[in-house]
Amino acid sequence: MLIAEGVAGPEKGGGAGAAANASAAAGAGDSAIEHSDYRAKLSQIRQIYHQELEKYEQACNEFTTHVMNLLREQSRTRPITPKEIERMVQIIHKKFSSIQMQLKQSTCEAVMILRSRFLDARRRRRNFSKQASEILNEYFYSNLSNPYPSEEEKEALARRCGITINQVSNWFGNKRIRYKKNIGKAQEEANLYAAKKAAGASPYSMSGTPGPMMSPPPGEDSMGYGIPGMNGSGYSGVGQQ
DNA sequence: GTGTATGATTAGCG
DNA sequence: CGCTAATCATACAC
Repeated sequence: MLIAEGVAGPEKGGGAGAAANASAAAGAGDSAIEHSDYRAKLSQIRQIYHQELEKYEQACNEFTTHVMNLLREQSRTRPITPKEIERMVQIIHKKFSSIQMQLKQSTCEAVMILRSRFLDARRRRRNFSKQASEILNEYFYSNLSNPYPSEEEKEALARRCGITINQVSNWFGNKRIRYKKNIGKAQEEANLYAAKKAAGASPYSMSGTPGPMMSPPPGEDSMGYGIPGMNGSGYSGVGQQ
């Protein structure tokens, strides 16, 4: 209930955030999020939060006793009712709890920023593996006339590349745009892949193996291979759906 | 540090 | 809903 109550409100992602924070506050290992880096940072935040909290509590207690002592001393010169003392203590506690509230809030903010940073995949962009790029490019340039893989094909590509279907879609979206934007340059690539395809079928077939035997790119490029700007390319599944 | 490549997100279109 | 185009934010190369 520490952070959670502060977090529960302004979470844009839904309940997941509150849950993550709750589990973080409780110190339980959360299973939903698998980024160890994320967890490390989260626990760091939690640790700092608890440290600060403790510090404040300690300071509060110290301050309270200090004030009490002062009042006690004053009570020799003038009468001080217990009620007055209690009131003082209340005020102090109130002040400190409001400070703690602020701490809570800033911690919550930090957690949310952390979350958004890690949730926003843009910030964790990793290039696909060489093989994945090869596979995708091979498909793209083999189907230049219709570079729109069906769902089934996307799934197959995703499986082969070890990425998600969404990533495949993103990749093709980006590729199509960027190919169109710069056909001249992309033609080199097209040539290259056309040559590759012509040379050795598809040498990309392993799925999980970290192939150290990746054959190096062919030193000799194909002689003037006609650009398949519009080849009919017989290979396309053209899925049903 | 700067520039380019690239994966992901977003607005807008049909 | 999937696509395009623009844009963001990072990875990578120099």
